[in-house]
Amino acid sequence: MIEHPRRPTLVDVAEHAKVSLATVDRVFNRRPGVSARTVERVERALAKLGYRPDPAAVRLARGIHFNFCFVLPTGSNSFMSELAKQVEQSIAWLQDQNVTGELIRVDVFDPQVLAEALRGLVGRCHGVAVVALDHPVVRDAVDELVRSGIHVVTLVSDIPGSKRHRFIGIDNSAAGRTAATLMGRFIGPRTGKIGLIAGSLILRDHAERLFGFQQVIGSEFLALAPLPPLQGHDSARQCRLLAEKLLRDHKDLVGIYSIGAGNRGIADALVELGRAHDVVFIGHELTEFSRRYLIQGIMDAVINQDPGHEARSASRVLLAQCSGQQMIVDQERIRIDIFLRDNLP
Amino acid sequence: MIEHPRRPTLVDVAEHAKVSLATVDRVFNRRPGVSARTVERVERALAKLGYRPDPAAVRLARGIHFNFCFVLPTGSNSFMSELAKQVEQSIAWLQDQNVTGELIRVDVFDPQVLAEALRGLVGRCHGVAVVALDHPVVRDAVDELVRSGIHVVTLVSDIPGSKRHRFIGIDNSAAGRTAATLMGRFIGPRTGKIGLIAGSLILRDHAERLFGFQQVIGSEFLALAPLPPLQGHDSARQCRLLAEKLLRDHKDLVGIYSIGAGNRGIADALVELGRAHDVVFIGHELTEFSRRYLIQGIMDAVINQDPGHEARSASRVLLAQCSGQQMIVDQERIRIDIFLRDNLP
DNA sequence: CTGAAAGCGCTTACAG
DNA sequence: CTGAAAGCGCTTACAG
Repeated sequence: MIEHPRRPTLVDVAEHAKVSLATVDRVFNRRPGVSARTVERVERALAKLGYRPDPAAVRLARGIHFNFCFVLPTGSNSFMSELAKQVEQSIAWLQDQNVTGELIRVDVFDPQVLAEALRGLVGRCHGVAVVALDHPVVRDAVDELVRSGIHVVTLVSDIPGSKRHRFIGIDNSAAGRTAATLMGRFIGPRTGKIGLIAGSLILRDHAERLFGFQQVIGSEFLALAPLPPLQGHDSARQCRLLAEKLLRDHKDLVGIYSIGAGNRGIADALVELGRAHDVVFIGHELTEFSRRYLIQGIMDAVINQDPGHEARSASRVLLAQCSGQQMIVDQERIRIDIFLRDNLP
Repeated sequence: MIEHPRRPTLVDVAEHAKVSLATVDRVFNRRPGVSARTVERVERALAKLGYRPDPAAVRLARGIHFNFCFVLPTGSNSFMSELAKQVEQSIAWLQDQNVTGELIRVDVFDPQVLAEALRGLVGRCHGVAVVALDHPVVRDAVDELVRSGIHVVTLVSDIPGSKRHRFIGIDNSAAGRTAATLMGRFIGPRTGKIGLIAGSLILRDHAERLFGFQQVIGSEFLALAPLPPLQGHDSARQCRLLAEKLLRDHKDLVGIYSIGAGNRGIADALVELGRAHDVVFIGHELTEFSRRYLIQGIMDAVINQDPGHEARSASRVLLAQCSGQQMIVDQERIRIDIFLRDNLP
């Protein structure tokens, strides 16, 4: 095997600059107490040799250890369960980087409870990833965490006005627009009504999807008339009742956009009333159910955010933040996935 | 900050088992020369304390260093340029993991040249990622690399019959099926012909996309008639001429599927002949051009594989292979992305 | 302002 | 078969 040139170490730089290891370390890490002359000499050597520190050695020597908390909603729609599972896997990976991780589940629909839980984290960890609720009380709690020196990222659902360092999730109005374009083009030249079933319009992500959807339908598919949005509270049972009513009340219903969870109820209603194949049904999040509906042709498209990617991204971003490294921006951008029957993973 | 329990080190295990560090190391790493009694005692301690090695310390102590080669085609369609750029970035990341990386560009369309280049790598590196050409001569070269102990992954374009350890890329027949479903549904109830322009059907990925596309059109969109596939050699100029001829010869052309590169030529032809908005145009790879065509409504959908993801994945997979670690399977699955105007990154 | 030395968690010759 | 010691590349008190 051909020998490749060894990368320069601090020792190499020290020899080159004719100073001690400690001094090179001081200069490289911008610690005080070095004469201007020495600083200059060392910096020249650093540049000349193209020194780059070995991150593993740095971590080891510094004895760095962090603790991260992942705050997820209680309750168990398929998406959140999958996210929790992926967070657990990320925590295992983090252990190898010498960071402990903890998964906490909180009733995220109750702002007070969520805020209280967040406040309880002060002094208990270095980084927090939270599936947030955009409410003043929660925003305050997030800001308090940040002020106390904790690195905070919002996960899946953002609080744009807060001091959180980063949002890890998708642009939900773009996701809504994407759903609308697919809906409009799949329906084609037909005319008719579109049913809209959200979980709760108090949730920022649902509201944004709705907004994006209506924007595109309203400007580009004028033959389609969206009905007023219904709220099924991410419950399959409630969604089923709503979908049944939609189908019965509107004989000219040509599409259903499911903005939140509860796709199962909608699929059941479509099948039961024999409308599975003439109503275009688009929803969010790839789960074992939506996957099956795509294959069966009950759903026509699924807009997805990858929970594995989101969990890993949260971990990487917090780690980069806490250890002052920079992240690979491209890698941390969460895609708005479109899945058809044909490109399922 | 609350103290979190320190993870156990080898020293902890040694104390617990009342043996030396070296012995614990021998047992943990299954090195020979330890009595059965001692092995058992140490293993109990290992298990009791739940010992997991610190990968950074291991790497440092072992003085591990690898060299990887990335073999990409010469020539410069936008996708390959972007892939090259992303590979360069991966190489920078690899440096921090103490691996040197080298980007080599070879005329990948010439099997002999590519095979020769690959053979030249024996003894010069520990891992190879290659944009492959499915040809017996190349397969042989890949197999020879593998036999010589080098870890090989194919990138973007696979050689299924070879001994390569892994393929990092998309399922191209699924990508073709995805294009077909979008084409069929976007065209809707209209009837007509579909133009097919590939780069070269000698390329496995192009052939597979074509196959998948025809499969779906032939079974589900019987009102659409795909024309015989044309070969534009990934050249914008040639593709433009082919597209112009298609549009002139077939007044009932309702769609164009661009299987390879050269979208620019097709877009120009569509615009020039005033057919940009009634012909459904679907192609591959998100570039500065295809992105613009989506926004302008000239292209209707772009099927994409993320070159950044592919470059990083190749690096991670090779590193895991070479250092005997296991990879995160989910993370290394390359998605078949669908981009519309609305979900562009 | 500068340097010698110990230490982070693991591995590797070398002795015994 | 087992252990003491040096070393990987860096950081951190501690002396001077």
